[in-house]
Amino acid sequence: MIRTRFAPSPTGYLHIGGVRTALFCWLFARKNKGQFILRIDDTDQNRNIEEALEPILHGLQWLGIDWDEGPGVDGPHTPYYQSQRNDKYRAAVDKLFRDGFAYRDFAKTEEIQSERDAAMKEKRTFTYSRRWMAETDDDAKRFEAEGRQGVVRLKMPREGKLIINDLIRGRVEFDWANEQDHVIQRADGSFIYHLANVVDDEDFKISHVIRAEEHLSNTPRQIFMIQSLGYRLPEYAHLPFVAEPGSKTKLSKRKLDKYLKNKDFAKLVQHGQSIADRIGLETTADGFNPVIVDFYEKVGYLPEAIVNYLALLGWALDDKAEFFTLPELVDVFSLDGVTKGAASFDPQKLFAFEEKHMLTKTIEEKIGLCTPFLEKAGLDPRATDLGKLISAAGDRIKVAGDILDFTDFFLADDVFPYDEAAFEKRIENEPEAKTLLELFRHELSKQDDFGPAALESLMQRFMDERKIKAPQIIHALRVAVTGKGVGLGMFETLEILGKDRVLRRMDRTLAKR
RNA sequence: GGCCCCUUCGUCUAGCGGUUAGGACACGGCCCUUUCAAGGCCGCGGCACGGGUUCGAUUCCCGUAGGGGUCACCA
Repeated sequence: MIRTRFAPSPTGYLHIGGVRTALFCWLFARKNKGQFILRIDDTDQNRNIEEALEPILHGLQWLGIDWDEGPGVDGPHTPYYQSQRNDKYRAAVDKLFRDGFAYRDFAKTEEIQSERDAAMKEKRTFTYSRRWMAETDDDAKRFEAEGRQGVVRLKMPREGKLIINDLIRGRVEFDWANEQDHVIQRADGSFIYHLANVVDDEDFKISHVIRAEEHLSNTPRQIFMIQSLGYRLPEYAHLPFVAEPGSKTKLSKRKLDKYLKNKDFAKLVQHGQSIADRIGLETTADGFNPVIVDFYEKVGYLPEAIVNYLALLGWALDDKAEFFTLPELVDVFSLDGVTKGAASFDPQKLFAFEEKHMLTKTIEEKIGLCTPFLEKAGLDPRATDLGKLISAAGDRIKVAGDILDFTDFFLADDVFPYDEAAFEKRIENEPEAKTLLELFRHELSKQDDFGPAALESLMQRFMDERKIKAPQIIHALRVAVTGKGVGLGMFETLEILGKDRVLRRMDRTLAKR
């Protein structure tokens, strides 16, 4: 049975790179009819775990990544919180200690650090001298009498090689002598992640450890523990990490300021910001950052677009296929397709996937997606025919929040601001514009059928009679009824507004100046 | 600095000894067109470098360079 796991820390946010890792773990499990487990790595945190966990669980759910065991669903290996598994870790440390694979150490942090500094200065690998290692209880007492505090360290081998056959990286070789006597239990008795990780993976019967590349150099010490404890070795697959836009440095949520200097990234944020502003969303909080998944949900991205984009960041099926839904990915996913190099986060490509996925949505689906945004913006979705509006907006709605670009139609009093540049260009500086508008207004006032087709033939007749071309009247008309130079299709716009409002708006425009 | 990893268009990638080095996003142009989108067509643009191995290297090996990760009583 293939079992993979994703092990987030309750930090309060779901990092886009973390999601990618979770997605690959999940896809691998689902593809192979295995199980996906969610474990909470909270060995170091102790406050507000539930609160800090909520956005993470929610984000995964939003994306369609479900788990067979873990918070909310529980399972046969409960608890799934590391903070509740101390008895297991204690037993493991005892065993390591008993079998001579760990020792009590009484070095002070500064002492270790100065040995480390010396090694670096001499350009050689740091190896702890074990000067404060307590080999006997007497040693321990003596150190304690000096006021020292003890930790438990791994007694790593000092010779030989370790060979890891990584599913993605292939054969990776480490010299044991370069590995360090890492702490596994702190002076206060609490346990370090690596120990907990190894114990839990064994306990949860994890068959494949799929994680980001930064853990590759942690692997030897973990394998040492696995071997020392007599556990069976899982398969390893170290994924390349998600990098900053235009760089190979690991993407970090703390470097928002830096990423904002990237034009495309800034555009992504600004677009989101404009939507956030209109729905009164607080954007100073940690979550409003494209590095964090919340961002996309808040402004109305489709989860399937995020998933599709992320799946292709460091994985490919072949030289053609790019568009995938989650079930399709489950069908074709394989670790063989994972690339080795870090993949830069590209806001433009993400947005392209969003567009493509939005294109597949029906009007009904889009109504469902857009309605919450209207409500959050304080607009009444029933104030107009939303289906017609969305249909007219067509593919201009890239994310659900974009519906707010077209909500001028909801303004009841027909008093809208004019885009002055458009007004000048299309009306003021067009000698015939006002006359034509006047004449066309007259035609419209006699028109009862305000359907797009009827309006179009009316317009056609109007143009034929006066021997004018569409641009001569349509641009002016658009500015006259919307105040803007760009917008939806003209006839759809007229239909949605309805006769009364169209005439009123034209009157207002004709009276301007 | 030690150890480890990585390196094909600007970006994501296909390639697994012989290809006009393919696709996608972006970019540029053209077409369509009532604006804006969308769509269609065309174009621009790449194997980091140096040695081998081989009849033949983007592909295999070794160096070099560059990039990155990691060296916590964080996870």
